[in-house]
Amino acid sequence: MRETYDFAAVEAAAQQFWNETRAFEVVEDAAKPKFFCLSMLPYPSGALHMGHVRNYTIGDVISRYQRMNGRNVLQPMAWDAFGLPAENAAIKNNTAPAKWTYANIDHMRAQLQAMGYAIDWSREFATCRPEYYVHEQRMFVRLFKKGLAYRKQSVVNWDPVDQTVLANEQVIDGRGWRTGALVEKREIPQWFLKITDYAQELLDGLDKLPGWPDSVKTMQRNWIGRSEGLEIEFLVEGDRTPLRVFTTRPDTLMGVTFLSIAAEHPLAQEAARDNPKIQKFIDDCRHGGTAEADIETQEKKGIDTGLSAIHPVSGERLPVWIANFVLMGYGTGAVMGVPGHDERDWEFATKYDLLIRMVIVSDAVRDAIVDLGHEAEGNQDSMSAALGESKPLDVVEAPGALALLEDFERGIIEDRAYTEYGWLVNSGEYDGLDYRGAFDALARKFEGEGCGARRVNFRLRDWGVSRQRYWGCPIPIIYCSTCGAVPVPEDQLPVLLPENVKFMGVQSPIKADPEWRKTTCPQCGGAAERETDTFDTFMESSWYYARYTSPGAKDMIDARANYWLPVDQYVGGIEHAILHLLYFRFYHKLLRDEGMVHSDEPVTNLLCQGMVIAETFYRDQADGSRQWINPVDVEVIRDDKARITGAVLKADGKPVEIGAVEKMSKSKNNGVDPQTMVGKYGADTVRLFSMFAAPPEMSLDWSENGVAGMARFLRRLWAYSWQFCESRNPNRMAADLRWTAAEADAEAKACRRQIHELMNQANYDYERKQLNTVVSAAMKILNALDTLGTHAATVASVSSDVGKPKIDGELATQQREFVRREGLSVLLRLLAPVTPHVSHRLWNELDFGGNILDAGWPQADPEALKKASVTLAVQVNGKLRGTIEVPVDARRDAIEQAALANGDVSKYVTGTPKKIIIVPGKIVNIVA
RNA sequence: GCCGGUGUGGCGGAAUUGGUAGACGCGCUGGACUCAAAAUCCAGUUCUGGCAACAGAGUGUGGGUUCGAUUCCCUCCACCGGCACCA
Repeated sequence: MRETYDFAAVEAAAQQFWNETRAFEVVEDAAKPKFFCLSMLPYPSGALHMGHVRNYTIGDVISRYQRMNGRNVLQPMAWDAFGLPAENAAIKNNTAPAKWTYANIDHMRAQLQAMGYAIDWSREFATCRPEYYVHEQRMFVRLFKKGLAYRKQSVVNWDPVDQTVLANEQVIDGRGWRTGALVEKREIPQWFLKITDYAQELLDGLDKLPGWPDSVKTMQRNWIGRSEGLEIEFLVEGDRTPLRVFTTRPDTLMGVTFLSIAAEHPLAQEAARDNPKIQKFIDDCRHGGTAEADIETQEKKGIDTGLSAIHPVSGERLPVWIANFVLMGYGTGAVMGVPGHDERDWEFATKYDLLIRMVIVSDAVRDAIVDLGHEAEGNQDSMSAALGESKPLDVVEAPGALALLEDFERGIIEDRAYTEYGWLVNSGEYDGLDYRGAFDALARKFEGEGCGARRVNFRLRDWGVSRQRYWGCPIPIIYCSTCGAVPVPEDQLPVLLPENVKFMGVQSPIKADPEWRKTTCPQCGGAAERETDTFDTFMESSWYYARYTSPGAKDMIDARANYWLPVDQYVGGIEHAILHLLYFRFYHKLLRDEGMVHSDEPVTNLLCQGMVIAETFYRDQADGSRQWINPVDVEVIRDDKARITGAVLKADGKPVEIGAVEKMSKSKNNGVDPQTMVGKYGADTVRLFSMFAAPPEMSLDWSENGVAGMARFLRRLWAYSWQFCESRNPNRMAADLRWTAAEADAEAKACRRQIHELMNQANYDYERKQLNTVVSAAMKILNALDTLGTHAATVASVSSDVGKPKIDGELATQQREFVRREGLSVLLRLLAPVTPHVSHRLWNELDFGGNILDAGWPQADPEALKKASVTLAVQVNGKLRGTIEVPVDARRDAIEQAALANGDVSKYVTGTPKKIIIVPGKIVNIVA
């Protein structure tokens, strides 16, 4: 009995079947190869958005594909439940963060389940539960005892009105987002994890991750930022503590004309003591946020301290400046200024009229100097005189060399710093050395004198894990006036975060509550106070993957972890390329060093999906503000060539302005609610569109017309399958068909080959995770099946079969039915990972037997792919002029002859061709 | 500012990795069906010139390598992601 496609019923029934059979609950099975497919866990923000749908559909497609290929697949889900938005909601709505969070989780879980993801829900957890974070606290205590966790002063954004620390996100144009007050930098003590101890290993490990995108590996490499250089000591006049600076360019040392120090540097503080101007400058440096982008883009400013440092080679007195771009927290808080050979120093020196000295020149300039001024070595004036008016040819021809030489002659650098490597000049005994030579010579000198050393420096900084917020995991430390910072003993863990709290203003309830912090010192038993800061939420998301493997484990994880780990496939947004993924890798190494896991890296294959974007529409309001209108409420107007000419609001039919295509967001009101779409089209259609509209790594442009197109395809698939069900003849199901050349029906054979070729393409694309072309292959298969037995099929059939006899009667009918049946079984299995519900139903309806989840993956039949002839494109001088049909085994001369004999080709070839290039199976290019 | 990425018809994208640019889908145009509309089906659809056959141009810009470049190299432009307390 034929049915219409009722997606809601189909999806409910399939989901019920999976639930009842516990289809996705897995246990360790040594007999089967495992596959751990992990998607980044969601923050329970309130409702599922399209970004989630995309992320989890990609993960689900990969999971289901791997399962159909015989793997024991674990696909889990959890909630990254601590975080700032819960506190904001609490302040806004007067609800406790816990209550808000749990309600969101319940709602979003139901939304995820409606998508039909093959998730093992028995392993679900929320990171805000004590049974989860107790392990995190325990781990922190262990790291503390190992010396991998420590406390130091560190800079935060301070809102002077709210008297609170702000996240970078909460600083807008240097002001607090709620108060509008100018934000200040403030130093407070905070906890850090020594990720820098693992910097080299984190860097080296990237080379062992072939399954990670190069872009992510490059970003991580640059973030870790390993550099080799020299740490050099500059004495400061007046018997003060010497300044230590690190430089990767010791070859430019003789070009140092000043030193810069951070505003918080002790020397700066000293200089300000009786100088109000310097004090004011230092105070001004406190304004603005701590974000690197802000610091790097702000105007470079400085002030002279009046102090002098001594150049370690020349003994020259160098002015010491305070500069707003030097940061106390990173490195030594002091840098050497080489304006001749550093872009930023050049700008600074030009602005403040500091000396610019040229000490490095290019190859061409050096050659000129050596040739013409050898005897005048080291003497600027006589060398310039020796060069005179005549410029050597090398210099004139080499790009930029002439300007450089002229600068050299004048002894100034006019337009910009010369930052390339080159040869030393004006450097006394180091003249004529190159970078390496100068590096080694200076390193030996300073190491000998004890005022400098070779050093490897990392840009990577230790991980600050303290947050001055309530809704996070409490840091398990007790402060005792006699014993200092003492970790909470193991048997007193977890330190519980109270969930039933009231927000008074913006203050953390556990900081506001005088009772919560009161405790006794575990060491001396005296009165003591708890740490009221909580952990960075990256702490929870750094080990959640491991917890999935060991539900209910007494410790963080147990032996089961080593069956499942490392993760075989990780799927998540590219915005996590650096921070999350670096902490994640670091934490895995911490787990390894605790003996909990045996692998070095947590993830073998990484896929970073792009954003979901959509058109924006708006109306300018009378008060100058912009009213953003959701795309769902807008109708786009096009001309008869399909170009967009405008848009109107469906409600009033009046025009709206068209904005940019942007990431779906609340602020632009261009978010499309997945639940609405699922209600209207079904989960399979939404999943299908998410996979089809763009390759996983690229941004996905949401289009409801596109979604409607996917619904159309599924309806066609449904109708075709039912039609086949009705028309098939059970007596024709024998598989021992004769497919010999003489007896094969040309159309059936061509169609079968097309299907097997498409199957090959789809399998290739599944392996490389280009899922949009998997869907397109499936559509092509349905198109091919649809035209089998119609006039169009003869046209579409591949040329090599055209001349073959067309057989009639029972055998041809049998063959066509065989191709249809086989084609459908291939098509349903190719689609099963993407549209699991409809595939499940049709698989059963067509009696293919068993459960499609375990039906095995289709492989192309080499017999079906065999061809007698191929079509070659023929070019003349690289321009396509015609095509020829040749037997697959045609010899070179036969191909040449056929190409030249072709009428479309020959009219462009006059005389004997100079050269004929033949690429087998593809192209012939005649160079005339 | 620094690091990473992207750029192809009206739109999303494809091109099995140097070999017939525009597959597949959307949109649009025309037709069939219908009293009509929707749905469905059929045909067409890169641009320019031409009734057509056909010719020329064409993958962000400018250059280079090659018999041949969307693909490799250099330059520039635009947009997106990250920048350590959003997650």
